[in-house]
Amino acid sequence: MTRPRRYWMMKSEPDAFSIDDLARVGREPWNGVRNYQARNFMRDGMRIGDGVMLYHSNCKSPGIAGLATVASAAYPDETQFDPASPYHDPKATRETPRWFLVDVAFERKLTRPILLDEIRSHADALGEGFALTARGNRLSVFPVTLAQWTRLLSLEHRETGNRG
DNA sequence: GCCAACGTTGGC
DNA sequence: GCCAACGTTGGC
Repeated sequence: MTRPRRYWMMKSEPDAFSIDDLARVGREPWNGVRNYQARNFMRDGMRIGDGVMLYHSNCKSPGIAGLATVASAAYPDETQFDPASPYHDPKATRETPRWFLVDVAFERKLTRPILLDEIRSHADALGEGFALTARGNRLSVFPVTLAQWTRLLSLEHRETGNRG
């Protein structure tokens, strides 16, 4: 059975892994997510072909940098089993893995980043529940509605000093 | 580097 | 199950 395409936001620190890195490698296992809610979105919510906005966080100009697609079903994050990895989880076993990920495939870099400032200025249109601009939000993976996806992308080709 | 916000852990 | 301590996130 198929279901309609869904849309997601995934954050990454560009110093660690940026849209340019994804462009270079083409496809990447989205490892290192160690938050249960984010894990559940990947494990239970995502399907191959879903749309992904890649958001650059914890950097000089935070914002949406590019688009990707979900390229695999969820499977255990290998780094949880690796004692040498910073993502190692001593409580995870191969029999009962704790952390799951999906592969993410590069689609395109935006012609310009959609900056957090702009996203905030459109908070009304995006809705109060929009996780990215919700107060104190730290989730690194969360759903985006089709309406939010469309509105966000419409900002790509708009003047930054906008007038509504 | 600061610090507010938040999730997780662990003692009880 | 409570909650204080702690670690992390992420904008600034």
